[in-house]
Amino acid sequence: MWRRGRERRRRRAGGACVAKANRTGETRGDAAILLALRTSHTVTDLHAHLRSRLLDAIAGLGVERTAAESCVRLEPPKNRDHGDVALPAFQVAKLAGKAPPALAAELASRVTADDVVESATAAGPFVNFRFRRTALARAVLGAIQSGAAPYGKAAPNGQVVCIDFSSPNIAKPFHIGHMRSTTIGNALCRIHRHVGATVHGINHLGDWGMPFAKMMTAYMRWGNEQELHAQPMRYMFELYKRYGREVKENPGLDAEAAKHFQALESGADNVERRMWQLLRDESLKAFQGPYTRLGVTFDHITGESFFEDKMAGAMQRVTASGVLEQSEGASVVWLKELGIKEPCILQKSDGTTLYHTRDLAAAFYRETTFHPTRILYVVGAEQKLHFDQLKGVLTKMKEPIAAAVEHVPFGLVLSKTDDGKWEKFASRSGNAVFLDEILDEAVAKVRGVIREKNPDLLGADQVAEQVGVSAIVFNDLKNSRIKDVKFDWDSMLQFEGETGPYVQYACARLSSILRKAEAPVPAVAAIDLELLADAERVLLTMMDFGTAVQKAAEQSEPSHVTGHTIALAGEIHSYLREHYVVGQEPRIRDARLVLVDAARSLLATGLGLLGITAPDRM
RNA sequence: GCGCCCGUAGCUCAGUUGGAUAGAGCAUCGCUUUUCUAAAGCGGCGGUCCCAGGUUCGAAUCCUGGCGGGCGCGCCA
Repeated sequence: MWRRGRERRRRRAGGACVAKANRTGETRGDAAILLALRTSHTVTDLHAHLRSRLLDAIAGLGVERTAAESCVRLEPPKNRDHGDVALPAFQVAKLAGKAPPALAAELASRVTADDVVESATAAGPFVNFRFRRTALARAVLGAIQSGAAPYGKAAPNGQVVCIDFSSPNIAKPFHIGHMRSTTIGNALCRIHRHVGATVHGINHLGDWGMPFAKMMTAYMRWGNEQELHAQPMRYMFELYKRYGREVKENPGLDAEAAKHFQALESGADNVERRMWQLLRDESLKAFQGPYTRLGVTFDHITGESFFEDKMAGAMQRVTASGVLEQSEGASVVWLKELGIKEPCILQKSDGTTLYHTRDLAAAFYRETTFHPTRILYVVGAEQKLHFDQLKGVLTKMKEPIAAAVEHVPFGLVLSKTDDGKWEKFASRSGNAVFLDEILDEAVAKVRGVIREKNPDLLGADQVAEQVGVSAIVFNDLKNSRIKDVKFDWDSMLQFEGETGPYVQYACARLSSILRKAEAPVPAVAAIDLELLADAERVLLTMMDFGTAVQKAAEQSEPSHVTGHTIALAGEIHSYLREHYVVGQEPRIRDARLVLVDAARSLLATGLGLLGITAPDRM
């Protein structure tokens, strides 16, 4: 990482490759849905109910029910005016041996209105359905108000998910480049917990290996403890940069570092060991700052050093499996039969271990300790080969845990050059932008906006912190993670449109209404649901929440959740424009209070899944 | 050279395992504040979905071949 002036830090970076739905997650089985439906008195899952009705109708046409199951895919119509959900009838028509439009018409007539379904209309080869507005409101608002899944946390789903994220290199500044793994991993932890998984959030700290040895070497040559304690992060960054400069003049430094690493790996209680402890402690303390601000917590902080004494066992296991070979003095595993040309090196010719070895040991450890169904590695896309190799070695060893290993790649953070092109961030002249500085800048800007728009706000500094940090985090989670993040101060500090502050603002407005209503939020059962017929767009958007979260969990893609919060905030903003709450006659006010409260609650839940808090005022 | 990824409006991006007229935000041009926060809402403008073939009743989506950009490729992580 120090060579060629390029910064390569452990487990971060990115590239541009996609892991597009390359894994299948757990989806609720139809049987489970139908069971839930039968055992409850009020219909809370409108889609499941409709699906069941449709399958009955199709069976009535003489089509094999099991065959029909996979063909009944309800989807939102392109144009909302068509209906709430639609069934493209092409596949069912093929099964029934009829022309799609004819079949659509037949299905539309067979799915008669009931408590839930208001109408079924054929439109060419599509059947458009409309739910009764009261059923829609009752199902959605009732579930949100009672905290039922998917709006609230789901019952245990049997999955155990290890999420390896953040994993910064000790002895280096926590800068913008470390943010992506941290925010994405944090969101995935929260999302998986929400859908019922047992989650182990793991910080696989880079506290071992050559990069660390280089820092140690720099510190032993030029460091002093006072300065280290005074400003650990910055001071270590200075040492890091100095090593980078001096190694160009004196290439022998690398050999010195290698020697120190061997001494450290020997396990003896020596000066290297004490140095390691000191630098590790200081770094961890320093990392806590950004972690606290970002709302990040870990269940386990087991860095590479944690696996130091598990390396020999891992190597034995590989050897015993018979896949290990010698090549140019090193111990490697060839993976050509798995389509990977590059061998995976597990032990260098000097006997020391590598990144792969430690990840292998970690996989074994996690297997026996946690029994995970999935192990997610939230690491930049540029390390795809590494994880392909890791999974490859486990596969070749016929280890069942191989199936659980999933790389969750993400794109680079890019900065704009003077001539307007985008390039890899912070690679020039060792100039890193510290994450804290970015957060501070955003918070300061927010503070200014508050001064201007809401000068009397109490606790403005705390709110500014919440809103400023959300702008940065939200921006990071807004798009598909594989996309590069264009780091641009102007757009980063923009709080209008699809941003964190926009969603928070919707929450604040809703909270404000609840405060000023001078009436408590009634129970769903106590209001006249007919009065919410004008809120159908809001309600239909709310109903999409479960799908969004489920997809986010399955595809390791927090942006599905981010997108839903934007959509819901937009709908509620529009609704509020024309529908007042305060000052309305009690029956209308009460009905709208339930809606407003549910919207606020669901927005806060969505933001919470992203690690973002929602202030009541801003 | 080989492998992987990306390419949709001026910019940044959505587009659900192939489905109806390809959607948002920013920018730009208008409009909206005598009631709950204008960090908002409503409307206008803006498209060769990189190109060419193929599969299909139907392709931005799947396949093949190009073009452009990014990332990676034995003892770093």
